[in-house]
Amino acid sequence: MEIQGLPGRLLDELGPSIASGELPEGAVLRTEELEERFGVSRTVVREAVRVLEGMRMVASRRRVGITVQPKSLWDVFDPMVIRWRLAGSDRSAQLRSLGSLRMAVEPAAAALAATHASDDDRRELSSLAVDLTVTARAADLTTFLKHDIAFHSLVLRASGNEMFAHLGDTVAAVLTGRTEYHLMPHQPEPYAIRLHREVAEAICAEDAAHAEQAMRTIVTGALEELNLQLG
Amino acid sequence: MEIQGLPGRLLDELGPSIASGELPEGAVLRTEELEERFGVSRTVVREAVRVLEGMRMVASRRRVGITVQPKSLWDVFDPMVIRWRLAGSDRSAQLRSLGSLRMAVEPAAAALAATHASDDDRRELSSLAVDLTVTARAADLTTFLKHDIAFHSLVLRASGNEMFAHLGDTVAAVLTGRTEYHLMPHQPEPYAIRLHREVAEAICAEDAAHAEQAMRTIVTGALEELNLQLG
DNA sequence: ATCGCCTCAAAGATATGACGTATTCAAGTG
DNA sequence: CACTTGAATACGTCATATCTTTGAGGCGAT
Repeated sequence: MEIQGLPGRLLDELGPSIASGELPEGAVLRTEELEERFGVSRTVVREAVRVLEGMRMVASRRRVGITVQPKSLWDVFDPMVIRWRLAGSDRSAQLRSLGSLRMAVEPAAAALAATHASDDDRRELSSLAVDLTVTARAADLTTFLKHDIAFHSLVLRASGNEMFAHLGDTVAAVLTGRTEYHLMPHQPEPYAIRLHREVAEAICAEDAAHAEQAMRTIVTGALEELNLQLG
Repeated sequence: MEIQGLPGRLLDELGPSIASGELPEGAVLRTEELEERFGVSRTVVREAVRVLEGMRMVASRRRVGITVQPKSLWDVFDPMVIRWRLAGSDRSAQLRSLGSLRMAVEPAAAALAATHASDDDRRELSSLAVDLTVTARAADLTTFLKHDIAFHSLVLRASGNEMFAHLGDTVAAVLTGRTEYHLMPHQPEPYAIRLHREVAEAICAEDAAHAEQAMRTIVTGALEELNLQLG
């Protein structure tokens, strides 16, 4: 998934440093400095910097160096950027943004899934809804998380829209982060579980409006819960 | 905006080739071959390839070469990828995906803008609505496009959500593509113009529900028009 | 004949030194 | 004071050498 080799390791250092604000906007790095600091060659530094440049997190200019770009320019949809921000200091801002995005996208995806899902998708969705119910009752948060991710990813994928489908990983990151940082109730709410079942049933019944509505209730609830926890 | 220098030129060749399917999934390139083909050094090839790897369009493995990855892995939200696909052979698939995305995001953004927009935003929005009305009547498609882009970008930005704000460029690409490839009526429909004014007024009046509804009508119409034109 | 191990070579990964080039800053000039 | 000019600087590109990983074919044992 990640970028491999030494440039990858450099990225794993630089990316989080920038995302967390440790290297603020306007900070300047020099190639040579990075070579020494990480004990690697120019080749490696340049390749890592190019990738960061591709994400618009830095810009490299002659006679100046490598400068950190304002956050407003970053490719905020890049999975790496999202992961770095979730791990760092503006985790809550990132979670809020993602919450709004989910509110926009997931209901639409559910509606599309109701008309576009394959038979296999529908079967798996029903099965996942059952799994969710069981693991929620057992208060097994880890397994619950796994099934929750699978459920939401599947709905996004079943929508038949490639862009929605790609948000599966992003939603997975949100759900994982929410669980890791204890931003959700310790026991999944029975009401939320019922809504998941409703989404699955509506999609199986090709009832787009109902699927959309139930999904909207789920993500609205999640966003409210988040705002509650974050103040 | 783009990546500069020789690696940038390489990207402008390779990216579109891959996006258009000229280099299909599984196709293999070798570093040396690219060096010769483009008359550049290893350094340049490697940096360009790294960027493509960051977009997950290719993967580089020892003893094998640089292989084109399946489309399902690409970072479909990357602005470069979107531009390449819009310019190439699966323009219509890309426009459809983006259409659904707009349907999900823009109404939500309009609703948020109604409560989050600054006074400056509201003023500019009203002004843009007037501009749209005027240029639509004059059937000046180029200027109309410019204002249309400004309008939608502003709503997305005024939502206060950074992720929505970033979709401004994407929407701009859609609108531009739609005009360039004659996928819209030659004279903007008066009804659509009225809806834009309604969005502006609702946002100014902090009427989230109305703003959302009017925006939904706009993008629904755009998507229907698109499906009509593309069959 | 099949399986497993070993060796070799192919291709990327990294390191390094040299040179090119744009850009900034400041000294010098009118 | 404005403008020109030149030198210093840090990235950009090239060429070359060496290292590392890994796929494929060969070889032997079962």
